[in-house]
Amino acid sequence: MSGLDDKSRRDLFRGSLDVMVLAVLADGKQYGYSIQKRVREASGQTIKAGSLYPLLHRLEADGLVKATWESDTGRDRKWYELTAAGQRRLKTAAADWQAAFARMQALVLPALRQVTNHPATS
Amino acid sequence: MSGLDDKSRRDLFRGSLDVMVLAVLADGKQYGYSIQKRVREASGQTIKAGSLYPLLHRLEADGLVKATWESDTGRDRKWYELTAAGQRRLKTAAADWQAAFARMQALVLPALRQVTNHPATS
DNA sequence: CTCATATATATCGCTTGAAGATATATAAAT
DNA sequence: ATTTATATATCTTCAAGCGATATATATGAG
Repeated sequence: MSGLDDKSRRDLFRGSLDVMVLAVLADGKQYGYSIQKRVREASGQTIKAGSLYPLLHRLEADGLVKATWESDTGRDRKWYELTAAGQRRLKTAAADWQAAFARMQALVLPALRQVTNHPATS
Repeated sequence: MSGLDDKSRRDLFRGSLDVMVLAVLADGKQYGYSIQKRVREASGQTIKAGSLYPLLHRLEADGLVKATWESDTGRDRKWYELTAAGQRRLKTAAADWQAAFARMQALVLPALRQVTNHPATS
């Protein structure tokens, strides 16, 4: 019944995290917690806080996002937005991400047809 | 110029390894070294021997593959083939793998369109 | 009014595991 | 004869994810 094991699922997710976070920021400012929620809703996987904030700090250090403390309600939040470099990176990274998947898919899909058409006798 | 960073690429690959190895075995017996080559050719990524053999042993321990020592040429090789359980696993794991990607893609693609249509001014 | 839960950000350190290094051995090529 | 490719396997180091933890405000229930 179990399909993909948890470890594989997490690795797959982890390898897509940068791209997904950049993608979430593509339509405007977001703060950490909201990014976490949006990624969880979209992917079904949770970025743990212990991974999210270091990741965000890394993107900031790399100049891909810019952060500012602001409060829209009474509450202070750290808002992140894409820099021009971040937008460029999103384009190239997303394209690479797609391409990497496409190559692997070209290996997996025919094999899947194979076992589907020739089921095990026992 | 750099798209997806190496770490993400490796994580992505690692999370797809089980599925790819099962996929390679879908059209018949293969031995470790040939599996390694086929995955490399298909994906452009190399499974290191230090990862491949432990992985193969794990699949064997899980009853997904069956291994036998045989020599077709003068040389002894350990041949792996899918068990019925392995074929079933390939089906569910490949489906899950696909689905996981589709979900993430649904987040990434619209964002990509977003930045492509509204390029940075600077 | 209090307690639990959700929101919100951040860091530290344990544990896990990928893969580099290494070992061993045969076939092929130069 | 020496190097390179083939072939399998293990050990151990090193990095890093994320569980645990800390801190603080907002909200909803009882």
